[in-house]
Amino acid sequence: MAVTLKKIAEETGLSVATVSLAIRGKSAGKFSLSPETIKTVQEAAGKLGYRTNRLAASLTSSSTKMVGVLIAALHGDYYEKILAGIEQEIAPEYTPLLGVHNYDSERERSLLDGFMCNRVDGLIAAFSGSSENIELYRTIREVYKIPVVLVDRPIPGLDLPVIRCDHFGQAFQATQTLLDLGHRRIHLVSAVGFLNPEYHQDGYFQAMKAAGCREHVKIITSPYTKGWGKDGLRKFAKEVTDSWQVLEDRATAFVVQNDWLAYEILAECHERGIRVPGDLSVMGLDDCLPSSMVGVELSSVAQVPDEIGFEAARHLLNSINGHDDENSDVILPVEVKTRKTTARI
Amino acid sequence: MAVTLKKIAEETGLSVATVSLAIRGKSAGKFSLSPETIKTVQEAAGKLGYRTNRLAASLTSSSTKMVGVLIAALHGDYYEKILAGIEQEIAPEYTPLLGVHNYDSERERSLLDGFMCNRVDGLIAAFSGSSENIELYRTIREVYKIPVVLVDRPIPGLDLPVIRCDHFGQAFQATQTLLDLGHRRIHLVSAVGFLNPEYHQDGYFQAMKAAGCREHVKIITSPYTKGWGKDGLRKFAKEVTDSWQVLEDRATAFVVQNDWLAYEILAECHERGIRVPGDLSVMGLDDCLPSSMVGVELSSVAQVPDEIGFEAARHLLNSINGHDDENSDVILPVEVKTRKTTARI
DNA sequence: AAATTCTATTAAACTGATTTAATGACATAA
DNA sequence: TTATGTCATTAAATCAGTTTAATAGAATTT
Repeated sequence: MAVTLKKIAEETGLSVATVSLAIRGKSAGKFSLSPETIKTVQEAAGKLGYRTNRLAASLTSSSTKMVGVLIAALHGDYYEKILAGIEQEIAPEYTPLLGVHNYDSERERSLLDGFMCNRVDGLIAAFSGSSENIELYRTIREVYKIPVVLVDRPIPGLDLPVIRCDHFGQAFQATQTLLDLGHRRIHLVSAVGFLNPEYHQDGYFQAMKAAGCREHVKIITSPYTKGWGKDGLRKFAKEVTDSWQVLEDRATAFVVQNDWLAYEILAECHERGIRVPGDLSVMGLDDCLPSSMVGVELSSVAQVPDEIGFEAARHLLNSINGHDDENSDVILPVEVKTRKTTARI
Repeated sequence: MAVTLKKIAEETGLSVATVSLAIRGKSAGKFSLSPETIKTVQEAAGKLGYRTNRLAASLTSSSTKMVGVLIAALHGDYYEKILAGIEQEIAPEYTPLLGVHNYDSERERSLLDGFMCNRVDGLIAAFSGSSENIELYRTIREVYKIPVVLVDRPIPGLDLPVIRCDHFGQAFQATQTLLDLGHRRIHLVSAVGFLNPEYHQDGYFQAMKAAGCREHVKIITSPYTKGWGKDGLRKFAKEVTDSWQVLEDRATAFVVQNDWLAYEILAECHERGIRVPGDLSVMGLDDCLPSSMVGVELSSVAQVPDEIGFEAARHLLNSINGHDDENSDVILPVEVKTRKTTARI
């Protein structure tokens, strides 16, 4: 069905070996082909619409020109941008194989298995966090010798490069900004299922401690660990607002670990007539796309997911090409965006 | 480096053929293997961490279990959701190869070429619209016999199934909704680079005509065809608002072909003190994610991109498996979401 | 006991490329 | 004239599987 080297060989009366060399212009060095032969072959290839069967080529060359990209989710715009950054950087020389695990460790495993079966040249992965798969990552790296670059979070026990934004800095700067506005009772609204809660908690904690607000530190954590759909967020936002309203010495500001959750809190406040930022300042932590919109204008801490994707891809391509000098992590800077949900107390 | 059948054969003292059959459980029918052999082989495979080299397997089976996914862009949440729908449906049996053409025909060509080199089992594509590549699509379908499913828009001259939402209905219903609210001078804000302007214009036109508002039909079109970044949208929104303000018999409502452009128009109105919906009703046409948010609440016409992805994937899988009964288009219904930017005049 | 059938296994051909080593045809040098 | 060296080309091995056809041995039938 598809055109093969053999067909071109028959067509031109040359051998398969010659055709192979001629098509890839490999006449230099050890081997030489007459210009005439090269022309004949390339014309025939063009006319027949020949396209290398990369599967076959990969069998001998031990390079598939495919890269596995395993991301956590595909809603919101965070991973979308990471993905865009990766695709931009590696295509068209490399082809990304896409997998989305949605924090399901079984899915993660089978997607990684698939990548290995396809013998990808490299892997960019957002680790789901499930410890059952750590050994699999180790196998990929150490047995299959596939270069791996992680985004967002490290894998405990494995020394793999991680590309992420400065999560510590996000929380630290957000908290600091609120402190600078005169707030003292600042609470961190967090959740187990969110990304890197440790870094965020650490940044918040450090900033509060440095300001001497240690006694006001409070981390509001949700028991929900999975299925953060719109409904889950809404429910959590309700609970947060409920408990805030009944308290005597209310927090004057929230640092919310996730902009989407922050939106729900804003909506909840709106419904109950709680004025933001009059009664309560709200600061998000990841500057999702809608945050900057008229009508929303959530103060947040901007990160650059497309840069994460870009850096991860660059890092990986270097590894694939043997430039293993850069085995280190990359932590990308963040920037506070003060909009209309935060104010001086 | 990687474990091969040969290695397992050596380990177990059996032949490569036996090992191949045993691993895939192909002892039924013509061939039979003793349960003992099967057990031996599978244990050895497990212990050595064997993973089929799908490249090699694909060479003979002429099925790669890979599907090319060519999308137009990766910002906003439209294609992201399509992609999510596709991935959900086809993984993990099939692996999506991702390509983003950004309406660049050269890029589109090289990505399609790559897919063909990888001998994908099928292709889901958002056609860029550049006529230079039509022949390539024809080759893919007719020479390489690769099943193709299109999303969003058809390719002129090729009879390929298209999965899209009801673009005509979007514009028709949006216009009708405004007409029902008493509006008569309704303008369509459109742009060449946007998706399927013909359908949208048609829907708008028909609704206006049916209501006898033919003399008020006005399509405001931008000369920009590419690079619709935030800046381009902003600039266009400014122009639209400018020309609206100086007019004597202003439109009382806009149907805006793209929610992102609608947001910019809202922002522009906000700045100039034009009240929406008091002075002007604004209706979007694709219900992007932020449209429903508190503070934005743009009236729009909801579509279901994840359904598009899902349907496209289902359609493609059917084609791959030879169930070619469904060669028809799928047009998914849309739904008017009346929020706070439209009102009775 | 010979012929037949069945069972378990495998040698060998094949997929479509790449690469190594060999070959034959010339031209040049001894 | 023979030996040496280029130059262009190709046969053959290889990659890691799948599949067909063959084979050897045991079990069953006649």
